Amino acid sequence: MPPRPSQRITIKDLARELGMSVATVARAFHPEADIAVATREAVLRLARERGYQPDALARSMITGRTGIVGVLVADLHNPFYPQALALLTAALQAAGFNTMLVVAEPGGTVDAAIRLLLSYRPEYAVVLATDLTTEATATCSAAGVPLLFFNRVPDAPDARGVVCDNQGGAAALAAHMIAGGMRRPGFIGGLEGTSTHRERRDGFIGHCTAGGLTVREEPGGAFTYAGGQDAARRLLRGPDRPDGLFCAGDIMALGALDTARHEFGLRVPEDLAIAGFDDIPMAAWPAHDLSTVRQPLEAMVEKTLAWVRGRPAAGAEAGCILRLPGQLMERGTTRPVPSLPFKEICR
Amino acid sequence: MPPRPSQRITIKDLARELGMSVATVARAFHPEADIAVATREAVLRLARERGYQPDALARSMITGRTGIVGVLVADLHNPFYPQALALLTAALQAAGFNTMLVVAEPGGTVDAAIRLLLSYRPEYAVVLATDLTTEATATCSAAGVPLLFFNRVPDAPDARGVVCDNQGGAAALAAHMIAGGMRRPGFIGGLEGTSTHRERRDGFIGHCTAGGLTVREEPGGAFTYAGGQDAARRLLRGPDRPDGLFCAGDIMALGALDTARHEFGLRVPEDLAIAGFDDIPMAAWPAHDLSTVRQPLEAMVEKTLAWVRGRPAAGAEAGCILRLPGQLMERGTTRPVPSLPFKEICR
DNA sequence: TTGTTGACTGAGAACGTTCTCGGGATTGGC
DNA sequence: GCCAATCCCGAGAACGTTCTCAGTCAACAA
Repeated sequence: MPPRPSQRITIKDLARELGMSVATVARAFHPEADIAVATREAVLRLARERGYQPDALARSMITGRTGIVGVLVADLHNPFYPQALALLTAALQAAGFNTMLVVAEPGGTVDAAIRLLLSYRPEYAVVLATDLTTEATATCSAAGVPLLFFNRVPDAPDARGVVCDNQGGAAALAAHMIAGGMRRPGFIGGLEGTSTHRERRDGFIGHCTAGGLTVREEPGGAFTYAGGQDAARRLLRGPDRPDGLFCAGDIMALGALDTARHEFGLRVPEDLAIAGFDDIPMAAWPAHDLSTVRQPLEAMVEKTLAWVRGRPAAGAEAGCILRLPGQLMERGTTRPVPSLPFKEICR
Repeated sequence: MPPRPSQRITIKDLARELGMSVATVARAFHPEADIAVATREAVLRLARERGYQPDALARSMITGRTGIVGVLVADLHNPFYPQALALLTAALQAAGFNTMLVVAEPGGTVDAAIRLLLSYRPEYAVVLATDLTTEATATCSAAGVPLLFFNRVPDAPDARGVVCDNQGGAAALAAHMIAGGMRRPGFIGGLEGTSTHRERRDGFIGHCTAGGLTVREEPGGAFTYAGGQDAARRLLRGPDRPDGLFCAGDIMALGALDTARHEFGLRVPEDLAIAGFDDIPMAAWPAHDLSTVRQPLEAMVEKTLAWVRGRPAAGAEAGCILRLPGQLMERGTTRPVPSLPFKEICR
C-alpha cells in the first residue's frame, strides 16, 4: 500500500528540517520563552508552511493540564438543556477549553461513561441536570476531578455549583398568580428528590400557604411533556379543580397547558392560569405564550466559566452554591394583575 | 503545603508495590496478552483497590488511537439537533468513544475551535448541521481527520455522510397534500445553499409541478421559528394565498402554523394545510399536531457509528452519501386523504 | 589576555502508557 | 541428563511534547 499521505508532522520534523534542536523549536511557540527573534520567525514560518499543529495529548502529559472539561448531561429532551449546553460549550471553547460530552440516559451505563471521561484527565466536570450517583461522585473525587453542578445540586454539603434562585422565583410567580386572582392553586412537581423540584415546590407552596391558600399537589414524574400531561389530567378531572397551576418546569407546563385546552376545553388563563419555570424558547411561542421564570443562563454560564478558569487557585475546597435571581416573565397564560393601572391588560 | 492528597496513581505505582515490572502490570489489562492468571488477578485486585484508572492520553500517544470523535454542531436551537446529538453521543460512548463537542455559532470562531479539536487527534469528525468552510475542511483533511456529515452534506464529490432521503420524503408529503385537496401550494425554504433546503425544495416543488401545480416560494432564512413566522406573513397576506404550505423544517413549520392561526385567524387544515420535515418532539404535541416526515434518526446514527467503528478498514476514501428513507407522519395539520375508505377521517 | 556577563541554544530527562525483543523458568520427550 | 518447546516476565525504546540544566558564543570591562 502507498505510504500514508498525511502523516502528522511533529516538532521533531521541523527541528530536523531547520537544523535546530527540538527544544529551540518548542520555544518558538511559547511567547514568554527567550529565543532570538530571527529563530522564532524561521520556526513559525516553516510551521505555518507545513501546517504544523501541536499535539495536545503530548502537551497535556507533561504539563498536567489537558484543557478538557467534561460535561455530563441527562435528558437533552428537555429543551432547557440544549440551550444551556450550547451556551456553556461556546463559552468554554472561547476560553480555550474543549468540552467532552457525556450523556447520562436513564437506563444507560453512566458510570462506565464517566470512567471513560475521567481517563482523559479532565480539569473539571460540569454536571448539567444530573443527580450523580454517590458512586460516580466518589469516582470523580478519587480521580481528583472537581465537580461543578449546574442548575441542579445534590444534597452533599461540599458540593459546588451555580443555580437559579428557584425558591425566590417560584414565590414571585405565586405572588403574581395570587394577585391575578388565583384562589385554588395546584402544583405539578418534577423529579422527586431533585433540588429544582424541591426548591420550586417550597417557593410556590410556601408563598401560597403564607397567603392562606391550600395547594393541591400532584407528582409529575420526570421533567417531561408527557409527565405534565398526565399530572394535569389527574388534577383537572376532579370536581374542585384548581384555577391556577404552577409546574416545576416549562416542558411540563406546556404539556399541562395543551391538556387543559385540548382535552378539557378550558380557557387559559380565564378558567385556569398556568405557569412554568425555565423560559425555554417554546414558552414564548404564540401557541403557548407561557408565563414563567427565566433562568439567568448567561450569568450562570459566566460564573461557571470563572470557576473553571480559576482552577489553579481552587484552594476553596469548601462547598459553595451560587444562587442567581431569575426573571418573572408575565405572559398570556396567567391573568394580568389588575391593581397596576398602567399595565397593559389585553395582550 | 500538604502533599496533594489524590495524586493520580499510575501503572508504575502498581508495579512497585507488587514487585513486578511495568510491562507485566500493563499486560494484566489486556485480555489477549499472555500472562499467568495468578499474576493478572493480583494486579487487577490491587488496581481496583487503589482505584487505578489507565491514562487515555498516554495510551493514545503510542497506539495512535485516541477514541475521540469530534462532533461539530451548529444551531442547537433547532430541536432536531439536540435529539440527534443525544442519540449519537449515547451510541458513541456505548461503543467506547468519547465525543468532543464543538459548537459553531454563526458569529463565532469556528476555525479556532476546530483547530483546538484537531490538536486532540480525533479519529473522526462528525459534522452535524454545519456547512464547513472550505478552509475548515482543508484543515481537517490536512490533519488526517476524516469528516462525516450528518443530515446535511456539502457539494464536494468526495464527501461522505448519511442523510434522510429528503427529496423522496418531500415528494411523498406533496402527494399527500395534493390528495388532501391542496391546489395552491406554497413553500417556505430553509437556509439557502444547504442540501436539506435544496433537496426538500426539489422534492416538493418537483412533485407539485409534475402534477400541474405552480408553487409560490418564499425564503425562510435560517431554520428558525422566527424565520417560519416571517415567511408565513409574507406568503399569507396576499390576495391569492396558498391553501397548502410545506416548510423545509419542522421548527419553521411551527412558526408558520402559529402565525397562520394567531395572526391571520386561519383554520388549519381547513383553510390552510401545513407540513414540515424532521418530526421534532414538539410536532407531536397536541397544540401543533403537525404533519411531517420523520427522519430515521436511529438508523442514521447506526450507520454513522458503523463508519466510525470501521475506521481501520477505511480504505474507501471515495465519497459516499447514504440516503435513508423517512416516514410520512400524517397528523392534524393536513387534510386527510378522502380516497382511502378505511382511513380514519376525523381526528 | 582574561574574566564576567548576557543572550541564546542543545542534550536529555520526564510524563504514562504500549510494544518489541530477548531471556529465564518450567515442562516434556527421548 | 539433554534439547526443544512453551510459558511467562523484564528491559528498554517509543510516542510528542515541555522543562531543567548545562553549555557555547559574542561582547565587554578590567
